[in-house]
Amino acid sequence: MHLPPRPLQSRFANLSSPCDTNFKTSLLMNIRTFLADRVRSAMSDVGIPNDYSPHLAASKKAGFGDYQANGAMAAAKAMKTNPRELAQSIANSLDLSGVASKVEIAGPGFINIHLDKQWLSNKLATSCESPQLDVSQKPQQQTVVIDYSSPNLAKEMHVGHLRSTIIGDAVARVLEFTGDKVIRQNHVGDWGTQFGMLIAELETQLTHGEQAELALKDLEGFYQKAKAHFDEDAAFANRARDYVVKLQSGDANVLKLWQQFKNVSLLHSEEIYKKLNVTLTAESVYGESAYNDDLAPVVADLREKSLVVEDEGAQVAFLQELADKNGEPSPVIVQKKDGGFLYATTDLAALRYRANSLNADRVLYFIDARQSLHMQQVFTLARKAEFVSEWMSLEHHPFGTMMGADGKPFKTRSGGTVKLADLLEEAVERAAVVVSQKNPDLTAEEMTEVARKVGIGAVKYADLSKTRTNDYIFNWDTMLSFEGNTGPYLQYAYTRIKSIFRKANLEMDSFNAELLIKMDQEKALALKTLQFSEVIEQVAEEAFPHILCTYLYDLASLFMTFYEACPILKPDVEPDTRESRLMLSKATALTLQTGLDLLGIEVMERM
RNA sequence: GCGCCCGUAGCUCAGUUGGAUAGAGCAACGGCCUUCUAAGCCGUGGGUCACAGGUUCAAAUCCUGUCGGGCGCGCCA
Repeated sequence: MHLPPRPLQSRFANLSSPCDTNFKTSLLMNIRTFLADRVRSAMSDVGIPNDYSPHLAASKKAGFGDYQANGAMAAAKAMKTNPRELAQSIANSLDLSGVASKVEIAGPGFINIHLDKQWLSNKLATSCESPQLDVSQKPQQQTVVIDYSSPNLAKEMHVGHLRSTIIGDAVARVLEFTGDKVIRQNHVGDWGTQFGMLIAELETQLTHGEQAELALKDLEGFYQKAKAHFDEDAAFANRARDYVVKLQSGDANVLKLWQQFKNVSLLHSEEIYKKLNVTLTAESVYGESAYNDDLAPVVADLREKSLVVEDEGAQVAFLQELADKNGEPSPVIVQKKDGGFLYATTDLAALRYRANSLNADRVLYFIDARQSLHMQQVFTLARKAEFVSEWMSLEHHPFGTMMGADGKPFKTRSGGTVKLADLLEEAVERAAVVVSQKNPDLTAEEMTEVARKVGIGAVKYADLSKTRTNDYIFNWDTMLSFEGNTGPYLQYAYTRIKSIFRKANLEMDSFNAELLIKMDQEKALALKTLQFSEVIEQVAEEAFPHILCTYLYDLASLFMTFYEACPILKPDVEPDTRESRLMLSKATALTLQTGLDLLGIEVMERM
């Protein structure tokens, strides 16, 4: 991932036209942005108003060049001129000397741009010099709060937490990579009535000489026991209810037990995060209980602003903004008639904290799609109450449910909830079986590491590679099949490149050579590699990691194609060509590694 | 009843926010290993983009309706 500094003779020195400013700036920004810039300026030369977009896109088919500008047609319609002629005049004033080898008009007015191979070589060389590849840092850093994972501490983490945890984590990594200040907020469920029951159970077991860590070793079992006691033992139930009250009033003993419970439960989560290679830590934890003191003030504030009224004894906000067709406003209860608060209240308090104390420019929520209405209500109310500034971006990034092969929510064979710990363990075991079949030569030590990285990577990649808004079907065989768009395929592509360097007795990280792109397969691979930054920008903006997955899969596929068509270490390959192809392989490996790292997936030297 | 999401190849999924002949991977079939890892590559077949209208140079994508599926909708989170 990190590229060590090396003595570098500037590549600009070799250029035929080193003074060309067009050329120099073109090396510093991503291709799409640069071309869009140029086309925009050409459009402006021809008298097209600036609010018309050049509509620049990577071309789908080889025959249509590398990029295409589609903006001429929309502009021509507005200007009532012939689109093909307009496209032609834009192309005429388009200055892409040294960048494009050909610009042509096609169809009703597409401007197809063919990039120059030499320019691509130079651009890729520049890109490889930075550990960021050619992903530019944002002009102004934003503070982004990301709310994800957020398990309930009363129970063990289960599959329901998987999607939020890994999708949120990937986006956190991507935003950090682009230069944003990312604040991870693990909004854990550490409050509520069930804690009275759990504390009562914990106390019972402690008085019987049990250690807290031991008693809570099986968190799920512990919960079941507490629940059973609560249902069957009236005295226990009363004690549990009493503890809820004591907890809320800040009773020192009960608080201590509560804290003990929390600590052990958090250790469970942290263990999962570590196994999952997720960047959440103890510092990310900021649970529901953190907002307890602000709940009453939130409600008081809303009342003062006349945003809530009393209705059937509860404090309710009626949001006209979310009214249905009949004009019925959407109700949000922020305080129950018994005085208790609800999760809407907590979310409002959290939003206020994130705006005022964390100074967030953006707040991203990775929460189940079923909570869309709730999120909308909270956002609307927070804005009306001016808990957040007008320009602060509040974004709910929903995701669908994880389904079993039968299309129903993913459960164990007996119909129970699947524990995340069990799922991950099974993933590693299954990976070990497949890997040992494919490569029996690995040492036991290597085998353990590879199985772990492949198994975990497969689970994460399978999830990350699907559009998150849809439900997704969990399938062991597909994700571990090692074929097609899977994590293992990408990891394999990486190890394949490492293997080339091993064979050549070269250190990849310090390897450096001139790029000479000649073959179509080389060009396609170089171009794809350079599009990394465009993809990262899009993921940072839209929070869809599957876009990065699709890109990495395309990249790996193009590498495989290149690898078949362009021999590297074979004896009859010219030294210049060999070096160049090694360099191209290196660029691919760095991009794969960086991209996978942004997804939270590890690579290995061999597999 | 109201609201949100979804419907693309036999299966699992993409489709750059309105662009060119709708793409991958599985599965099926046919090729490629004494040659850098065959966990791979190359090729073939497979489609009324749920349906019907509308908007325009251009619609899987936008608007309306219909059918079908999922999920939500004041005192859980």
